[in-house]
Amino acid sequence: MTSQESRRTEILRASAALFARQGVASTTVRQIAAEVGMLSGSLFHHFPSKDAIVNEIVTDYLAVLLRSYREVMTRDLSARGRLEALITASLRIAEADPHSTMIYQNEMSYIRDLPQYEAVRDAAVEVQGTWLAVIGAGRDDGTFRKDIEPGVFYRLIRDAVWLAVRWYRPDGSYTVDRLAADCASVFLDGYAAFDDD
Amino acid sequence: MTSQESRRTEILRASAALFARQGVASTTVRQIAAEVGMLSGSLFHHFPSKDAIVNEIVTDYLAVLLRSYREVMTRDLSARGRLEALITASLRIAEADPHSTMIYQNEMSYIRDLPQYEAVRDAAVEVQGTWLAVIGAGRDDGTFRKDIEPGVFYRLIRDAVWLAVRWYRPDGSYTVDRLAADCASVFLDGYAAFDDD
DNA sequence: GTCTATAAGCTGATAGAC
DNA sequence: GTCTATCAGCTTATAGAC
Repeated sequence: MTSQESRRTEILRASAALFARQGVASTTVRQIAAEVGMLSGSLFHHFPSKDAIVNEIVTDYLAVLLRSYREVMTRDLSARGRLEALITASLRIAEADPHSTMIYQNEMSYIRDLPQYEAVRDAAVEVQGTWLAVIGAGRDDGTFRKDIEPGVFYRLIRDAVWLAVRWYRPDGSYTVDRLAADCASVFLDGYAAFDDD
Repeated sequence: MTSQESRRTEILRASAALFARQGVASTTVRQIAAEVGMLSGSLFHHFPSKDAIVNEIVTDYLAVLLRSYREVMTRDLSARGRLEALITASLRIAEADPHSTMIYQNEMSYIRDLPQYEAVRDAAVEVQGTWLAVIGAGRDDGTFRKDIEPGVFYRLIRDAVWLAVRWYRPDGSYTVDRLAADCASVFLDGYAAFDDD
């Protein structure tokens, strides 16, 4: 079992890297097989289809993401603290698994046509619900503005945060936690100079 | 000439819609041909290759975008006014041509491999340069914060603005200009409630 | 668990009739 | 300018030897 599991994991890892770099549709099973040192036919001993590989990458990814969001929601935090925690959690996951993050962000049209899309959709609904619950709570207690639709704010911050996976590269002098802090500060306080500057 | 031009335009429009919806790699020349009511072989009377269609869509799109950005830069505006104008111009273009916008935002890995990528890259450099010049000017004159890297702020606002094309749908009660105003307000003033609320 | 060999179908693109 | 017919190559996936 152990060697089979590790071979499966190797395939998932290599596939995710290729899918992220050149897109799922443009990646062939021959490329994946070559990357792990086998021929394409042998891949089908480990996975029933190419789509099954995509599905497992996305499903595993969303499970990790949801576990992290749920943990944030158990903490005793203010609305602002929660929003900052969601940003930090998201960016840490993007840093830890950039390939899966890119696949999930860039290949929704491919994912939507997978046979097991239902489970993905359920997870996506919970992810979105988490953000909206935090934004709604802050709006209700006066922390956040009421003149901007929560749905609009959610989409702005979601896209800015998740697409950081396209450009952010871990760097000793600019850590992911620093990026998260900057991100939270821009979205909550704004980029305009403070009055006391 | 006129009928040939309009046929070319039909093909470009149908291709852009398909490319935006299902991705370039997953769209076949047979689908494009069927959409405009011809057989796939006939397409090659109008374009030498599928990639030539992609290239023309992206090149035309960037030409329109650059013309709009250049016009903004001729206006007499403050740094904040310029940034707002860039956001408005971008969102209006995304509204007017959502398919090309989505292709440019989602298919960079495909575009990067096109033979005529040089021209695209040159335009992309000018686009980024415009945003960074406006941000830099506002930073120098004290309008914008100095404790956050301009490059970080640029990427956050770029991704939030351009990915609106994925979710924004024109609506009488929420116009693109209103979205632009909300976007500018969130990024410059922040989503935290104002003190005088 | 991997390889060989191959099926069955789709892909972008071409040549020539009309 | 479009259609017919087709090519050569590539795709995912399968069956059976080792």
